[in-house]
Amino acid sequence: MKDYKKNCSKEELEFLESYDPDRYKKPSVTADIVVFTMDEDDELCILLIKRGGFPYKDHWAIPGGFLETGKESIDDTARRELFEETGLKDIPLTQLYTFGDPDRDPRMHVISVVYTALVPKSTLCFEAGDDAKDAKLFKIRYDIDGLNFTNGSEVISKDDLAFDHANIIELAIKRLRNRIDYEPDAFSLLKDNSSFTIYELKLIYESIKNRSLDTANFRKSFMRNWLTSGIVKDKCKKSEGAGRKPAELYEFMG
Amino acid sequence: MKDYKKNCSKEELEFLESYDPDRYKKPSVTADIVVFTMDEDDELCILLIKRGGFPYKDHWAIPGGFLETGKESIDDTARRELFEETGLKDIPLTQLYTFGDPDRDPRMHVISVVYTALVPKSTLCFEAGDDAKDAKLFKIRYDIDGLNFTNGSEVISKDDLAFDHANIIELAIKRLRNRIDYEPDAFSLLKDNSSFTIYELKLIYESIKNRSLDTANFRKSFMRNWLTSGIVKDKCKKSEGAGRKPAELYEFMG
DNA sequence: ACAAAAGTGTTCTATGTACACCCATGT
DNA sequence: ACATGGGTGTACATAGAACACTTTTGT
Repeated sequence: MKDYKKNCSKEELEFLESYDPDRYKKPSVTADIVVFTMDEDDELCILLIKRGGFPYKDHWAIPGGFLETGKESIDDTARRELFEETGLKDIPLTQLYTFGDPDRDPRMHVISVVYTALVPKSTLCFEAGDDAKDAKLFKIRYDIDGLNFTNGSEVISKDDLAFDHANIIELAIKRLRNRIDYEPDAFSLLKDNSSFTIYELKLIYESIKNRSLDTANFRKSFMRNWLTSGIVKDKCKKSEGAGRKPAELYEFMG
Repeated sequence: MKDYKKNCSKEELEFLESYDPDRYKKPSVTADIVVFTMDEDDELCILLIKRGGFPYKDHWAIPGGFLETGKESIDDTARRELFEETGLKDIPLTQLYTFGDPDRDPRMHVISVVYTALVPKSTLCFEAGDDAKDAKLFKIRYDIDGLNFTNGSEVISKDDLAFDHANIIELAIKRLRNRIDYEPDAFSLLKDNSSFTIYELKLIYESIKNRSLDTANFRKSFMRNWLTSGIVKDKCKKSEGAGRKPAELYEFMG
């Protein structure tokens, strides 16, 4: 793809040279990221950033930022912004969906390519960015009005989020809930995926699915899906000093 | 979202008024569409358009075109372009993926939001657009070199396609193959989904999965998945004059 | 009679779900 | 002793794949 111009006719090179990239009015493009984590209470959390400037000043939003046109792919934009706003590096990102209504940003037409990241809480260290006042984790909760987010001190209704980020997050949760059944997503949320017990993994599944699961059945499907395929290995070691029967430890090989 | 400015402070209105939308260099954005059909031979086909201008002049590409910034959503771009290039209207489109490498188009950085459409062949009527010389259906085939496309007269290797369209199409086929198991996609490919036999439906599944299926098992899962849920209804009529035993006719209600 | 599709039945295995039960540990 | 998680086994319903077999049409 990079050396397309090497095999070009003179005529085509001339065309490319004289092509006006601004013949069409262009939209802005951003990459936004829905970052999921598990907190100390084993609840599914999302990372939100308080906007420091207009529009939606002081509203909470998911991290993201503008594409550096011509310099990086949107995948790279997502990686860069995630690092700039949260310090996270080398995190696998999954593309979720692209949102492109003309009025989703009051400034101008913005196309947002949205990604999902799954990270252990320990890797998070927040840094205030240039238009980010504050970054915090919020527990994902449901009540009569549907989705909302809580922090211990504050509760944020989905309607209080900036832009169309409530829709984005709802879609991300749905996708995560579906993916968890056939993709090894849950392992990325473990505190330490090189040494974990089945119970710890079950807590993640329960939090994402928002319902309790049967221990025996969970074990069986764990064995079938991950252990036999080699994605997870038995460490042949037992957990210690947890005030209960020592549990077998496993390691994620993905 | 539309009346965001009504609830704004004076300060914010001023900000929005004086905001320079061009503070960042912007990429171009297109919506491209992978159109699938079944042909007379019950083979899965894709719609390709021969490019009339540079770049990739005379190469085959999937239909698509630039977003009209500020005037339409990307979903609308996809619908509009599909209509302009193929005459198809009111076709449900499914967003597939967004491609955004900076060098996928030699002219400039282009972000392409790609959609998939499933249409019966009868609805297709080609019209030459402004940069579309020719539109044709190609059978999707596989050989030692992988994916290729054939037309009866010409055979096109995936490497002959314009831009990164080979990757796009490969992804679209994979997704279609997965979706067919749990989404009612196949019904959109029937010649007449208000009156079809189980056999006709089976041919579509076989073509997409690229392998033959067991009749008895296919019937059973058809009953379970679609008939009992009411997505498909038994017309209580039999097909006639087909040179074989008359078959029960069904109607898709989706 | 024959080809081709229409349609029924059985068997085996894998999976999902429900549930009863025992084991080991620290407090 | 007991709460908490660790771990095993049984039972039932359903889904998927393999396969054998009958029926109805036009040619």
